[in-house]
Amino acid sequence: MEPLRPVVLERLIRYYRYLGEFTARKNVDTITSSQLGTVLHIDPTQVRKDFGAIGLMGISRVGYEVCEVCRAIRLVFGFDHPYPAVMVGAGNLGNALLSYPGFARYGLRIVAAFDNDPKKVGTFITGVEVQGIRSMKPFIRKHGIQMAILTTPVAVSQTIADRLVSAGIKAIWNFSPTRLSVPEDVLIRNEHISLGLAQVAYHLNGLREDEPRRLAILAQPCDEPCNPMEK
Amino acid sequence: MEPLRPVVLERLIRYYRYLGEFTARKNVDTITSSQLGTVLHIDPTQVRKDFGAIGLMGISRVGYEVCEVCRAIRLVFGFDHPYPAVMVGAGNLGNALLSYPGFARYGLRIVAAFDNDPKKVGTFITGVEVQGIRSMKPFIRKHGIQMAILTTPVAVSQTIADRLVSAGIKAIWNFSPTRLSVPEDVLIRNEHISLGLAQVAYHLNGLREDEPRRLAILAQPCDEPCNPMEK
DNA sequence: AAGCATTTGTGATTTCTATCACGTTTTAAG
DNA sequence: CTTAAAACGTGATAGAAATCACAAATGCTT
Ligand SMILES: NC(=O)c1ccc[n+]([C@@H]2O[C@H](COP(=O)([O-])OP(=O)(O)OC[C@H]3O[C@@H](n4cnc5c(N)ncnc54)[C@H](O)[C@@H]3O)[C@@H](O)[C@H]2O)c1
Ligand SMILES: NC(=O)c1ccc[n+]([C@@H]2O[C@H](COP(=O)([O-])OP(=O)(O)OC[C@H]3O[C@@H](n4cnc5c(N)ncnc54)[C@H](O)[C@@H]3O)[C@@H](O)[C@H]2O)c1
Repeated sequence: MEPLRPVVLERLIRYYRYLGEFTARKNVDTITSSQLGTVLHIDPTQVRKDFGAIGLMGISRVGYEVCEVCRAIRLVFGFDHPYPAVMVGAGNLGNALLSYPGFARYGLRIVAAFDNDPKKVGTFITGVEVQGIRSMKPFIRKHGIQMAILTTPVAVSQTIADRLVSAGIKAIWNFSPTRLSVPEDVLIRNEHISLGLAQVAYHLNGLREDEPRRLAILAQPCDEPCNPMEK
Repeated sequence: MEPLRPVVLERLIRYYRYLGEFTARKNVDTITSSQLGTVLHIDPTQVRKDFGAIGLMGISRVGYEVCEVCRAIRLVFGFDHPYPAVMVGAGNLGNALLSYPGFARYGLRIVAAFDNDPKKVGTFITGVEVQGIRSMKPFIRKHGIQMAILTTPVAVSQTIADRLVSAGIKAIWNFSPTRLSVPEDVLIRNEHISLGLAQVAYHLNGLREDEPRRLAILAQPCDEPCNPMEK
């Protein structure tokens, strides 16, 4: 089977998430593509195509077995084959992610955290000890960890990423708002949260049809740093 | 001007973010579409089209003025016209977001936080007082707030969303992994973090071409809850 | 048992997005 | 001054993604 496109993976997760709530509420064990489509605002044809892409067969006049769908999705993503990961940067965001139990459902198991702040080293966050950054590479090597979660300041993220790669990491879930350069065989998934904020900002008070306003502002001379950097 | 498509907004933010780092490092005040394209892995033509879409004109043989580009983007998104927002749910994630200064760059100003946990009410998080959930509606009304950030457990998010809408909120930046139902004129931007995790999981140990394994697993009877819900 | 309504699965079509190709403009060098 | 190289702007083209349209299958009703 050829790899599934990201846009398909995204919809599969939406189905999966909804079916979790669905089965919790209703007492039904099948669902039709139109039902799913209606509630998720996805074309029913699309739902069927997506299900077809992961080998699911529906039943005419009935729909799909919820349980079978969920299991197929878990299988496709490998959620039932948990993978260990390390967290780098035990700051505000790192803490929040570490203490969130919801990720276990997607197979994630955070087995260690690393930080270079002496005040943080040695503390425990929901059962995970924060270790010094020096221990990172040996730990990853020793346990054959493939995945890292990166929540360090932008300034050091690339350096850390290089070290992660040299330690053998194959996938980085990156929360720092910067683009990391890594070898081709390493997957970077950027979780650039402020991007979502920007879309909201555009909706709330972005420009629409008042050209004059823009031109007026752009005409002003550009005194200084127009674009303060995110850290 | 017709509204910009989300995919364009996303690229604009990527340009904006890179230019922030770029100007911090280099001492140049212009950049070409190919330079930007190379570093961000975007086709140069695409860069020019995007810039054209927000009314930017480049200079042949020279490129675009970095400062002008940044200001145009700030203008399009309205980053220089800050908007107040309230945070609902001052838990782990809410705390992290509240204490993150980086959002100010995108015009966001979090002016209040609300929670229903008596232990949290009255505490301060980076200068913002956590208030009881009862105060939410009057506060939003009184100050004419349009935006809310939602970091409550899934179980209560819809209820809170309803209350936010009835208080006059026009945009919700939602971090709880559920789909909210709101009137058409209210914008929901979902930041479903675990979606990114799923993509990493797929890369690391998702199915590729071993059909037999899937079929074997799917053939098993479906004893019980195949899909535990995210909270 | 027959007929009808509903739902799946998929080829055809449309719509949206990204890339190509090329004319035009501008700078720099000979 | 002329010419060449580099960059922009944009119409044409290719490629992806979503939607449509309809045959085939199935369950329900009478
Ligand atoms: N907090 C948020 O809500 C939020 C939102 C969007 C993006 N981010 C991004 O996430 C990252 C972390 O944000 P945060 O709010 O948690 O910041 P933070 O300062 O609270 O945490 C950063 C942590 O990284 C550690 N660190 C710094 N240098 C290090 C090094 N060389 N090696 C190991 N650890 C090091 C620090 O000790 C600190 O604990 C930043 O890049 C930020 O831009 C955060
Ligand atoms: N922490 C993470 O890393 C993370 C990651 C992905 C998604 N999320 C989602 O973000 C949300 C919050 O996560 P969290 O880790 O901060 O959880 P949390 O339990 O730490 O915080 C939730 C907060 O909401 C408050 N709350 C509960 N019911 C409320 C109500 N009716 N009115 C007002 N406040 C109420 C609680 O008192 C608590 O402070 C959840 O939906 C979670 O699924 C969190």
